[in-house]
Amino acid sequence: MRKRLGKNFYQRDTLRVAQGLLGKYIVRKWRGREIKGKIVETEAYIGPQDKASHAFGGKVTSRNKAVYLPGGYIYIYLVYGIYWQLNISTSFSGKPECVLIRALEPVGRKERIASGPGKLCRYLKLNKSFYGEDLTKSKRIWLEDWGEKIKRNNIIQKERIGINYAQEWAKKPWRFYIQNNMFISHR
DNA sequence: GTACAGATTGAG
DNA sequence: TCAATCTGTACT
Repeated sequence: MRKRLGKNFYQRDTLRVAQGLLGKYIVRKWRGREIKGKIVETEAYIGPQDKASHAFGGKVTSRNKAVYLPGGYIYIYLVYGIYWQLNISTSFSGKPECVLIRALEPVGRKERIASGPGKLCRYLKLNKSFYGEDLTKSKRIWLEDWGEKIKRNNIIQKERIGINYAQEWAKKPWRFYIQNNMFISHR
Protein backbone atom coordinates (compact mmCIF):
# COMPACT_ATOMS: atom_id res chain seq x y z
CA MET A 1 0.00 0.00 0.00
CA ARG A 2 1.51 3.28 -1.14
CA LYS A 3 -0.34 6.43 -0.22
CA ARG A 4 0.88 9.99 -0.67
CA LEU A 5 0.96 12.08 2.50
CA GLY A 6 -1.43 15.03 2.37
CA LYS A 7 -1.71 18.43 3.99
CA ASN A 8 -3.25 17.05 7.17
CA PHE A 9 -0.08 15.04 7.86
CA TYR A 10 2.23 18.07 7.71
CA GLN A 11 -0.05 20.69 9.22
CA ARG A 12 0.27 19.43 12.79
CA ASP A 13 2.52 19.93 15.77
CA THR A 14 6.12 19.90 14.51
CA LEU A 15 7.43 17.37 17.03
CA ARG A 16 4.66 14.96 16.06
CA VAL A 17 5.47 15.39 12.37
CA ALA A 18 9.19 14.82 13.07
CA GLN A 19 8.37 11.49 14.72
CA GLY A 20 5.64 10.62 12.24
CA LEU A 21 8.06 10.99 9.33
CA LEU A 22 10.17 8.07 10.60
CA GLY A 23 9.33 5.02 8.49
CA LYS A 24 7.76 7.10 5.71
CA TYR A 25 9.19 7.03 2.17
CA ILE A 26 10.51 9.82 -0.01
CA VAL A 27 9.89 9.24 -3.71
CA ARG A 28 11.88 11.27 -6.21
CA LYS A 29 11.05 11.01 -9.91
CA TRP A 30 14.26 11.52 -11.86
CA ARG A 31 14.87 10.79 -15.54
CA GLY A 32 11.96 8.36 -15.65
CA ARG A 33 13.15 6.46 -12.58
CA GLU A 34 11.98 6.54 -9.00
CA ILE A 35 14.67 7.12 -6.39
CA LYS A 36 13.23 5.99 -3.08
CA GLY A 37 14.32 6.00 0.54
CA LYS A 38 12.87 5.39 3.98
CA ILE A 39 13.24 8.25 6.45
CA VAL A 40 15.20 7.02 9.48
CA GLU A 41 16.39 10.27 11.11
CA THR A 42 14.86 13.76 11.52
CA GLU A 43 15.29 16.95 13.53
CA ALA A 44 12.65 19.53 14.50
CA TYR A 45 13.30 23.28 14.31
CA ILE A 46 10.73 25.38 16.08
CA GLY A 47 11.17 29.13 15.56
CA PRO A 48 11.08 31.97 16.30
CA GLN A 49 12.05 31.16 19.88
CA ASP A 50 14.43 28.34 18.87
CA LYS A 51 17.95 29.78 18.64
CA ALA A 52 19.01 26.99 16.29
CA SER A 53 16.22 27.86 13.83
CA HIS A 54 16.92 30.03 10.81
CA ALA A 55 13.75 31.90 11.78
CA PHE A 56 15.06 32.79 15.24
CA GLY A 57 13.67 36.10 16.38
CA GLY A 58 11.04 36.03 13.65
CA LYS A 59 13.38 37.28 10.95
CA VAL A 60 12.37 36.77 7.33
CA THR A 61 14.91 36.66 4.51
CA SER A 62 14.76 35.41 0.94
CA ARG A 63 16.66 32.36 2.16
CA ASN A 64 14.39 31.33 5.03
CA LYS A 65 10.94 32.53 3.92
CA ALA A 66 9.81 29.00 2.98
CA VAL A 67 9.91 28.05 6.67
CA TYR A 68 6.87 30.27 7.15
CA LEU A 69 4.78 28.33 4.62
CA PRO A 70 2.08 25.99 5.96
CA GLY A 71 3.05 22.34 6.39
CA GLY A 72 3.97 20.34 3.29
CA TYR A 73 6.45 22.56 1.42
CA ILE A 74 10.18 22.11 0.86
CA TYR A 75 12.64 24.47 2.52
CA ILE A 76 16.03 23.76 0.98
CA TYR A 77 19.26 25.71 1.42
CA LEU A 78 23.01 25.42 1.05
CA VAL A 79 25.38 25.02 4.03
CA TYR A 80 29.14 25.40 4.01
CA GLY A 81 28.86 26.40 0.40
CA ILE A 82 28.66 22.75 -0.60
CA TYR A 83 25.80 20.78 0.88
CA TRP A 84 22.06 21.09 0.38
CA GLN A 85 19.78 20.51 3.37
CA LEU A 86 16.26 19.16 2.87
CA ASN A 87 13.65 20.54 5.27
CA ILE A 88 9.87 20.21 5.22
CA SER A 89 7.69 23.02 6.52
CA THR A 90 5.25 22.01 9.24
CA SER A 91 2.44 23.49 11.28
CA PHE A 92 0.42 26.39 9.87
CA SER A 93 0.95 29.44 7.68
CA GLY A 94 3.06 32.10 9.40
CA LYS A 95 4.54 29.60 11.88
CA PRO A 96 8.27 29.24 11.12
CA GLU A 97 8.58 25.55 11.95
CA CYS A 98 10.15 22.74 9.96
CA VAL A 99 11.69 19.27 10.08
CA LEU A 100 15.20 18.60 8.76
CA ILE A 101 15.49 15.20 7.05
CA ARG A 102 18.87 13.85 8.19
CA ALA A 103 19.09 10.29 6.87
CA LEU A 104 17.40 7.80 4.54
CA GLU A 105 17.59 4.06 4.14
CA PRO A 106 17.81 3.67 0.34
CA VAL A 107 15.25 1.27 -1.17
CA GLY A 108 16.86 -1.62 -3.00
CA ARG A 109 20.46 -1.05 -1.97
CA LYS A 110 22.63 -1.54 1.08
CA GLU A 111 25.16 1.32 0.90
CA ARG A 112 24.96 4.12 3.44
CA ILE A 113 24.60 6.56 0.57
CA ALA A 114 21.96 8.86 2.12
CA SER A 115 23.16 8.75 5.75
CA GLY A 116 23.46 12.46 6.45
CA PRO A 117 21.57 15.59 5.41
CA GLY A 118 24.06 16.55 2.71
CA LYS A 119 24.46 13.02 1.31
CA LEU A 120 20.71 12.52 1.18
CA CYS A 121 20.22 15.54 -1.09
CA ARG A 122 22.93 14.29 -3.41
CA TYR A 123 21.26 10.85 -3.48
CA LEU A 124 17.87 12.39 -4.32
CA LYS A 125 19.35 14.89 -6.87
CA LEU A 126 17.96 17.92 -5.06
CA ASN A 127 18.98 21.54 -5.45
CA LYS A 128 17.60 25.05 -5.16
CA SER A 129 15.00 24.42 -7.88
CA PHE A 130 13.03 22.52 -5.23
CA TYR A 131 12.74 25.58 -3.01
CA GLY A 132 9.07 25.96 -1.99
CA GLU A 133 7.98 22.75 -3.81
CA ASP A 134 4.53 21.52 -2.71
CA LEU A 135 4.99 17.92 -1.53
CA THR A 136 1.28 17.21 -1.75
CA LYS A 137 1.11 18.16 -5.46
CA SER A 138 4.60 17.86 -6.97
CA LYS A 139 5.19 15.43 -9.84
CA ARG A 140 8.92 15.06 -9.11
CA ILE A 141 9.05 14.54 -5.33
CA TRP A 142 6.62 13.48 -2.64
CA LEU A 143 6.28 11.38 0.52
CA GLU A 144 4.39 8.11 0.91
CA ASP A 145 3.07 5.94 3.70
CA TRP A 146 3.75 2.26 2.96
CA GLY A 147 1.84 1.08 5.99
CA GLU A 148 4.95 0.61 8.14
CA LYS A 149 4.48 1.43 11.78
CA ILE A 150 7.48 2.40 13.91
CA LYS A 151 6.87 1.39 17.50
CA ARG A 152 7.06 4.18 20.02
CA ASN A 153 9.86 2.54 22.00
CA ASN A 154 11.92 2.06 18.83
CA ILE A 155 12.15 5.83 18.38
CA ILE A 156 15.22 7.36 20.02
CA GLN A 157 15.01 11.00 21.03
CA LYS A 158 18.32 12.91 21.41
CA GLU A 159 19.92 16.34 21.19
CA ARG A 160 20.26 17.89 17.75
CA ILE A 161 23.57 17.94 15.88
CA GLY A 162 25.90 20.75 14.86
CA ILE A 163 24.17 23.60 16.69
CA ASN A 164 26.32 24.12 19.79
CA TYR A 165 26.03 27.87 19.26
CA ALA A 166 22.34 27.69 20.15
CA GLN A 167 23.11 27.48 23.88
CA GLU A 168 20.20 26.10 25.90
CA TRP A 169 18.31 25.26 22.71
CA ALA A 170 21.13 22.92 21.68
CA LYS A 171 20.06 20.64 24.53
CA LYS A 172 16.48 20.21 23.34
CA PRO A 173 15.89 16.53 22.47
CA TRP A 174 14.44 17.29 19.08
CA ARG A 175 16.40 14.75 17.03
CA PHE A 176 14.57 11.51 16.31
CA TYR A 177 15.84 8.29 14.79
CA ILE A 178 14.95 4.64 14.50
CA GLN A 179 16.72 2.46 17.07
CA ASN A 180 19.39 0.08 15.72
CA ASN A 181 18.99 1.38 12.19
CA MET A 182 22.25 1.06 10.18
CA PHE A 183 21.48 4.09 8.01
CA ILE A 184 21.36 6.97 10.47
CA SER A 185 24.08 9.63 10.19
CA HIS A 186 27.31 9.39 12.15
CA ARG A 187 31.01 9.92 11.57
C1' DG B 1 31.94 46.79 -0.63
C1' DT B 2 33.95 43.43 2.49
C1' DA B 3 34.31 40.03 6.08
C1' DC B 4 32.84 35.98 8.18
C1' DA B 5 30.32 31.99 10.01
C1' DG B 6 27.63 28.06 9.00
C1' DA B 7 21.48 22.60 10.80
C1' DT B 8 28.45 18.97 6.71
C1' DT B 9 31.42 15.71 4.77
C1' DG B 10 35.26 12.66 3.52
C1' DA B 11 39.98 12.43 3.32
C1' DG B 12 44.39 12.41 6.04
C1' DT C 1 41.91 17.52 12.38
C1' DC C 2 40.97 20.09 8.36
C1' DA C 3 39.77 22.10 3.98
C1' DA C 4 36.24 22.55 0.44
C1' DT C 5 33.32 26.47 -1.23
C1' DC C 6 29.27 30.00 -1.32
C1' DT C 7 25.45 32.63 0.53
C1' DG C 8 23.10 35.51 3.94
C1' DT C 9 23.97 38.82 7.17
C1' DA C 10 26.25 42.41 9.56
C1' DC C 11 29.12 45.32 9.44
C1' DT C 12 32.18 49.58 6.95
